[in-house]
Amino acid sequence: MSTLGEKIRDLRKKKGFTLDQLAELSKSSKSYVWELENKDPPRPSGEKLALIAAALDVTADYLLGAEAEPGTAEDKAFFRKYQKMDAPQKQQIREMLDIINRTRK
Amino acid sequence: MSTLGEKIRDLRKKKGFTLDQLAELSKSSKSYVWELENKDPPRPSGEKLALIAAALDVTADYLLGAEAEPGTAEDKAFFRKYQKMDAPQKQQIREMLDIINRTRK
DNA sequence: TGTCCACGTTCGGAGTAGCGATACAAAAAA
DNA sequence: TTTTTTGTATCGCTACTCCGAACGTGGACA
Repeated sequence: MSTLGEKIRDLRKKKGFTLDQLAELSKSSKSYVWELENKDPPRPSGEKLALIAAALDVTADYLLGAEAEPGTAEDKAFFRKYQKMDAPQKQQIREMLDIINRTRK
Repeated sequence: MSTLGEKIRDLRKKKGFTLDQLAELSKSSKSYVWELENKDPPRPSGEKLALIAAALDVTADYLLGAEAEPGTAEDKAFFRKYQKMDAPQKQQIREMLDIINRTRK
């Protein structure tokens, strides 16, 4: 079980973000993002946590350790993004999924 | 779209908790729980948020407004289909969604 | 070798999260 | 009625969030 700081760093590296980039995406300062990754224990506000989770495409619940698998968090984050799309784009995605399933079947 | 305070109060009432009870369940003080429900705007830490979400049987993401209310049947059906796919196909779909969002932006 | 420079690290400080104490009004229970 | 439980509201305090602005440091070019 990894800490919040480790989760943030791992996800940031995986996405190839620098501290500055993640700071900008999450409307934080570079120094603060660094503190979250390195200081013990990091205790960000719910707001910051939500922004960082969104920037890293995971749920706040995953960062908080309230969620089991990274795969599950990834799926939920995907679904969240999907839900925010407009209806026509949603349908596009749905059709693409059907196509993939058809060729795979 | 309701505020964090309204969500907490509604969920608390629905479960029949008093302020003191929710405070105890979420390891907070009664005065602070009241502030979360009534002060504008409440800015709880991620920790507190997770504890309160757990006490109220919801996700922190829901309280943060990052998780939508029970969506349409169409969306849920789509998500169920998606979850049944294998990892590589899931990633394909995720990448396609990113592409659509990127070109729309 | 040198000097950029992108990136990570560190620090001081303003503002605030969160608590315990306290007080009082409504409501409910007795 | 009186008593007890809930909700509302404020105060002072400590510890921490979060920022800006420095400072260090390795690597990429000549």
